Amino acid sequence: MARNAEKDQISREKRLNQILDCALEVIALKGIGSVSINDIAVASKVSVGNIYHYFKSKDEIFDEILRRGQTAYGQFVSETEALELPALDKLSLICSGWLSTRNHWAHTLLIHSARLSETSLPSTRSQVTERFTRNLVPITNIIKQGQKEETIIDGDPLELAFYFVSLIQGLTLQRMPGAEVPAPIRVEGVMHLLDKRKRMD
Amino acid sequence: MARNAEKDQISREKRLNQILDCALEVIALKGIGSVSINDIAVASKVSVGNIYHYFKSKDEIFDEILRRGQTAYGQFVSETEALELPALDKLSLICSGWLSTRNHWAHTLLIHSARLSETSLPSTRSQVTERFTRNLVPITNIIKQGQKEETIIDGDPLELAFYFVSLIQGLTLQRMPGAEVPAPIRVEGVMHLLDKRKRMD
Amino acid sequence: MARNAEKDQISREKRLNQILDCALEVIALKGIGSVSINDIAVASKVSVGNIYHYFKSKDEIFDEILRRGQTAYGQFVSETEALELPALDKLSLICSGWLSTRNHWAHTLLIHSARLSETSLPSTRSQVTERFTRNLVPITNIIKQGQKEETIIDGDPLELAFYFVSLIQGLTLQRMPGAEVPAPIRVEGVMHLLDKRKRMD
Amino acid sequence: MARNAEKDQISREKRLNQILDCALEVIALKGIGSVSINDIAVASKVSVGNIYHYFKSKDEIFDEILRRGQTAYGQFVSETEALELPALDKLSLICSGWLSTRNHWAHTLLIHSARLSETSLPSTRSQVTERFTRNLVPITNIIKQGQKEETIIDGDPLELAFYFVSLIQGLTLQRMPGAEVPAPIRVEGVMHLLDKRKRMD
DNA sequence: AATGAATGAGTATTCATTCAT
DNA sequence: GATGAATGAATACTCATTCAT
Repeated sequence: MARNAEKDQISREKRLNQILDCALEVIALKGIGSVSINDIAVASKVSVGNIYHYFKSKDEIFDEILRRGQTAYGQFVSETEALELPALDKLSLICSGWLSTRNHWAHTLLIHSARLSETSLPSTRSQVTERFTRNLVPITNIIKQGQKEETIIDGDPLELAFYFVSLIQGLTLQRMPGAEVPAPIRVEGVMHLLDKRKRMD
Repeated sequence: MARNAEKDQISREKRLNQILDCALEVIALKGIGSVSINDIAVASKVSVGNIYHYFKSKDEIFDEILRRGQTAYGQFVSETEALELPALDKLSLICSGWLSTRNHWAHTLLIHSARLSETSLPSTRSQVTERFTRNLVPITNIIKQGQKEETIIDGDPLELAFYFVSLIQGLTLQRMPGAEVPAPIRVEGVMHLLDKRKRMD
Repeated sequence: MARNAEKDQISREKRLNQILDCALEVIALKGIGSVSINDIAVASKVSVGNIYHYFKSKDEIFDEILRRGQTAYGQFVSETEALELPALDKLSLICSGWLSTRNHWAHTLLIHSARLSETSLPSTRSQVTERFTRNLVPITNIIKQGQKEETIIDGDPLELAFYFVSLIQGLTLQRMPGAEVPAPIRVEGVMHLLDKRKRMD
Repeated sequence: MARNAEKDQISREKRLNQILDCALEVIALKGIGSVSINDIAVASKVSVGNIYHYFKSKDEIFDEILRRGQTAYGQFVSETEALELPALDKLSLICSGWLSTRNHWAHTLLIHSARLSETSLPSTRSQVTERFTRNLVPITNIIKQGQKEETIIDGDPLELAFYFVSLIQGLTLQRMPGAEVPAPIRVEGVMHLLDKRKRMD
């Protein structure tokens, strides 16, 4: 063994991140449908062949980006739920966090593409949907809290959570570069839709 | 001259519709990314070569589907605006019309794909966005009406219209076949978010 | 219909033969392992893309060559069995027919490759073996006839037929270009092995 | 100097054998066409890079396997020739030795592949054929002996030897896994073809 | 010597578009 | 207009070989 196993592991991890980060960047730039392995190779400065050292296929790259994205988002949402804050503030944090983060629409696209494409394995699709559903739970809980605090409008909390997330995703898709719809997207505006108190003015 | 120009024109129009309708059908079935000209040819029972008598390119087909879809939707929204009804009822009509119509998510996908893909001409993209923006106007007007009637929550009407449409589109994307998120989508639920009176219960 | 369906069918058949014949030629020249679709395209003067108009995959081409080869051989063997001749003469005909026909070793290679390669579908493999086995029957019958005529040595006729064919195939493989083993291959020599009368000299 | 050159040499020899043995194993398992350097590396537990310390190229590995196989077979045949036995018994030994040894069909395949493939150097091909021809000599001698003993049928001894080996190789190829032709392969059956006495029954 | 990451040329296959009939 | 054969560029993936450590 002339090599250092630990160092190898670290450099492997680095390369993985390098490829995934650059791939996401390229997807964000060119759209998922027209990203080729070559694009990813060029962007990440890793040779085409070497990419296949780290990933079995292009789809595996997409899957992994998705998995990481959804997992990170899930963690963020869970942590936010656990904060000692009014429900509306928690949702505001989530909303602004999502809308302000660059590349979130690339993730959103990936989610929808993965669910859609005939080619992606059924296992991929069901995993994406499962993670999506799981990530709905903390938001549902926050909405329950808000309803107790009488700051969030009535209704099935799961349904409201679903609408909340769908709205944010819908807005995210509108933010695609080159699609400048001349209408504002503001966190307070979105929160307003759920805010019970505002209605009594 | 056994042929007459008018008849030719009619038959041409029929063929166009035949191709476009079937193309949309196939997109709805297979997803936009994996629809080939051959798929469209088979589905519409028009030979591959003949399709190019009616359309310059595959992209032109997509553009035309989009144009027709957005135009039809714009007309529907305008007509709904003109009805003698409370604002909330108008929005309900629009919402249920959209959510109940099969293939609307194929349209939604097309809109987002068109805006996105590098390959699609800038002209296509700007036209799509322009039509989208124009179709926002009647909804904005309905919301203004609702605010006067004190049935719709306060806020910039254009912004609210934008949220309304984005939410509906976001929900539409969730309805993709094979993406069964276990949460309900109900017209009244959506309307609830805009309903001012509900807040005072 | 501006086209002539019958003519289309004929030209299709021509192209199929053209591709298959040239493919066999190239296999005979370069060996099955190193024949690319491009080689076949160049040899048959059909564009790469167009080859896929006629065949689903490279393997399908190989399968079809094999099928035709084995079928033709089977017919030849059956017809030979039906002749009004002494058994030894029939076997001589078969032996010389096989050994004198150019490209037979390419077929032999294909048979063995098909049986072997991991990639070829199990169905392919079993079909090849099944046709091989079926083609053994007429030879077995001829050997039975010869044993009745007391011109062919004793023993299980099927086993002898199997040896006869294996020997011919083995010799065929030795005839590969560039493998000039300095030993003769003669029909009478092969027949000698089965000839009962010769032993009593 | 803790290391000693002799020990190194032994270890080098061991590694060589390790690689060659495992490579043959893999060829026998996967077929020659689909064996990659990586397969060999995994099977022999030697890293890809390290294999290139021992062999200049993949082809050199194949060449060496062949050389060793043919040399070992040549030795076996020579030793058998030298035994004090009737000719028929000697041939029986050779026949059963070949047919009973696992992996012999992998060798046979290698022989034919080497002779065949355009890629293999002409030098390789001529060496293979030369060794093949040389190995024919002892068998030719045994046949001469048998003809003197009046137990083997008449005919050019070299020609008969060639047929004998070709038959055995042909039968070997039929024994490929997954090619179960429902016909027996028996040493006595094969010997029967050469046995002069049997004919007089 | 030993490792496995890196490279890049090569391969089968797809598909929008054109063309001859 | 209508057909489907023909084209060739593009793409994902493989693999023998080299290189840095």
